[in-house]
Amino acid sequence: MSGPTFTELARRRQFVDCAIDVIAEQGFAAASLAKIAARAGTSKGVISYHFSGKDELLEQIVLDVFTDTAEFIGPRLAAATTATEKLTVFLETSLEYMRLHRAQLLALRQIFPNRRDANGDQRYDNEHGEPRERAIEELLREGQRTGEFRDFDPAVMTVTIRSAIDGALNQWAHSPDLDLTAYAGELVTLFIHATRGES
Amino acid sequence: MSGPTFTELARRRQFVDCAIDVIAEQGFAAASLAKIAARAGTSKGVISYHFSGKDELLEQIVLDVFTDTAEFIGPRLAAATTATEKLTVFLETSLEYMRLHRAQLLALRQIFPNRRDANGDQRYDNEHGEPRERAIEELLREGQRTGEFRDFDPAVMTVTIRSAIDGALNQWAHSPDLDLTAYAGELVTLFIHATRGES
Amino acid sequence: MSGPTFTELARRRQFVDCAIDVIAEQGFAAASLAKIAARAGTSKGVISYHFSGKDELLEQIVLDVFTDTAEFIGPRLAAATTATEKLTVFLETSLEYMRLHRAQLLALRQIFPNRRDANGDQRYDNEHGEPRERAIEELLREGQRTGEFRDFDPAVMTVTIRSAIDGALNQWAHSPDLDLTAYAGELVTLFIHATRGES
Amino acid sequence: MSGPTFTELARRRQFVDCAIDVIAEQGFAAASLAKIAARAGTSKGVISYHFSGKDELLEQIVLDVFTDTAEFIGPRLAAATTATEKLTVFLETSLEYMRLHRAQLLALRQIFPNRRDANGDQRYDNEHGEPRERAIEELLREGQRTGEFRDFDPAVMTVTIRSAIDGALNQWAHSPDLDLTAYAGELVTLFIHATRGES
DNA sequence: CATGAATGAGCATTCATTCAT
DNA sequence: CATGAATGAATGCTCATTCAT
Repeated sequence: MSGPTFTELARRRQFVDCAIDVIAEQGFAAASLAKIAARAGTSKGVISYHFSGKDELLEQIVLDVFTDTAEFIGPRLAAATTATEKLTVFLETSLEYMRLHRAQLLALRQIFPNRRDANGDQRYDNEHGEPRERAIEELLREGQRTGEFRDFDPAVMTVTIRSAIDGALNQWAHSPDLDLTAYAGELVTLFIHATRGES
Repeated sequence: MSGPTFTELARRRQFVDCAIDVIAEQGFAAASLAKIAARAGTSKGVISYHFSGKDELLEQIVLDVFTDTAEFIGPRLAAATTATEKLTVFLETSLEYMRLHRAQLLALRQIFPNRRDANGDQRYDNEHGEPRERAIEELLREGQRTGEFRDFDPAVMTVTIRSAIDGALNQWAHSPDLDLTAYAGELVTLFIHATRGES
Repeated sequence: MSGPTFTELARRRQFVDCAIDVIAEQGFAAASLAKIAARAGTSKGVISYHFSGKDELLEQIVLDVFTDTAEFIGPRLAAATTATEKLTVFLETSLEYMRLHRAQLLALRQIFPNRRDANGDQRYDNEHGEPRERAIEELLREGQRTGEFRDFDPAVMTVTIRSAIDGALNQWAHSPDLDLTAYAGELVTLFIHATRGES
Repeated sequence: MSGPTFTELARRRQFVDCAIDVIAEQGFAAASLAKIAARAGTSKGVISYHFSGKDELLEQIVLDVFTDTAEFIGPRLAAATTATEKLTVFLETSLEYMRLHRAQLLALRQIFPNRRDANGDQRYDNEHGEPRERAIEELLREGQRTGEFRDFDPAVMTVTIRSAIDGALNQWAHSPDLDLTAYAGELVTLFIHATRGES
């Protein structure tokens, strides 16, 4: 009908995956269109055909990974009832997703600090519209309403939880043998203590 | 006689400062030697005269900021007695330093994920030898010995504290009006809860 | 299907020819990619598109000239029967080829002493695998077997014959009016005397 | 008094020697003033003080080596009586000098094809004013006058003898174990045959 | 739809030379 | 006499983008 065909979408997805691999392995600066095309087994021109430019390709990477993350975490989070449970599930699921999608997250970690808009200003839009961020803040506020959590600033706690997960990624990035399940357990205990009411 | 002259050191420092400004403002990728030289009011060749190459300039940035950070935080940390006090001082001092050296920290945040060695592997060496990291882990272990802190994995807690500070920097980077003093207060409470024994 | 297309090869040949002209006229050091591209009527980037780098372009020059030389000299040499005849034909044909391909040989004369490998050591590999060298030594050994030639060291004689031709090129390089046919005649007499048995 | 002082001359000689070493070892293109100065243990500026520029330094190298060569070969040649003897002595002495001054000759071999005047034309002036060249041609003509030598073109023979010596240098350059004395013996026999009358 | 070819701006680096001290 | 500092032009190269086929 209208819009991109199924084939077209599959082709785009293929380039997104190749780009993710190259960025994860060789870094943002080294990820030229030539290398990405080579990994995909085609020539540079093809990428320009499917994407308006390198910017759109990068944008698509972010979008795809965000979508994928939300689809992975969303249902698991919905199954939890209390805020404490949700916090637990969120941390465990985040690190579980990380374990299953190493390249994707390594790539995002390279892309975020390097994306700039036309004016040269850093682009934070996507970072803060990302699914995780919103889900965390919501569950924190809910826990505060039910009295499970103490009276902290939800924005700070949200950023800190998100940063804690990024910290795990950083560690895992250069210590691939890191036990992410155990790491998740430590984070759960840490943030349950950090959020619990004074009693 | 011995080593570089005072003038030479001052000149290097000047280029380091210009490079920090350009990287903080325009990002790692856009920080060409030409732009850095332009900011310093000279030509590219002069940088090559004072540094063996761009790599050495970047290295010097990291070194200078680390040294500066250590000199700022070290004495304040030494003045604290209990582990809890030290943790408090560490977090407050870190964000205070951040407030006073915005460009430096924004620059480091750009440099770290983008530095690669000759093999294309990311360079983490400095990041983990950095003063903050070591100081945190030490005070955590001390708190566990004295019974002030509960029995968590010091490595995970260290990474999380460091990441929490990085998270503050990220927020502040695109919300320059953020109240870092209040933010520090929130982090202190957060991590005191996170580290405190169960009793 | 397999390998470079005909068009690609023709384009490479075109740049090789331009490079030969620039090197022959302006010397090795002055033969920058910019000048070579300008002579070809394009920009530097195009050369980088067709060759992996300046090194490969220089390599191709050597290869092309060697191939051309072999195709010129080979059949003429094969038509000769006795070793003396072959020596005669070799010298005459070499200077005849020189006369017809001035730029090529002037370029090679610039390239050889200036080519270095990555370690900074001079590259002799090609020079001694070159067609002329092998052909000479073979015919000299044949003449010694048949008794036409006396008992000299074939390696020294080979180098000397090759150097004699290089000497002719040197003379001709700055005296373009030099009569190369007469010169060839002198060289033939010279080396027939030099190689002839004592009797 | 007038002209350069003794100290001045010694200083120039020192830089000439360093330049010879660097050029011989690393090649013409890699022999920057910085490297030459580093080898001399001083800074680039000093060379500019003693020489009007890199050109004058290169000129001085050529001049010094030519002078040295002439002083070495001249007396030995004068001691020979017949033309044949002189030819023998010339070849033997040339290779003997080569053996004793490897760096000097390797340097000259790099300098000659790379020297250009302001117009970009190659400089042959020195090459053909060099002592060896003149000495050879003179002895060849003498041999023809006395009937020792046959009736060849002295110019061609001169160039060929000179080129034969250059060929020996080329061989020796990449085969440092080459027996130059034996090589000289071969050349002597070769050119005695080449020059001898028909009888 | 796809691509080989070309483009030109930008990059880090090297270098001979100049100059104030 | 000597030199550390600075200069700016030039070099090889990479890259995102464009375009004709």
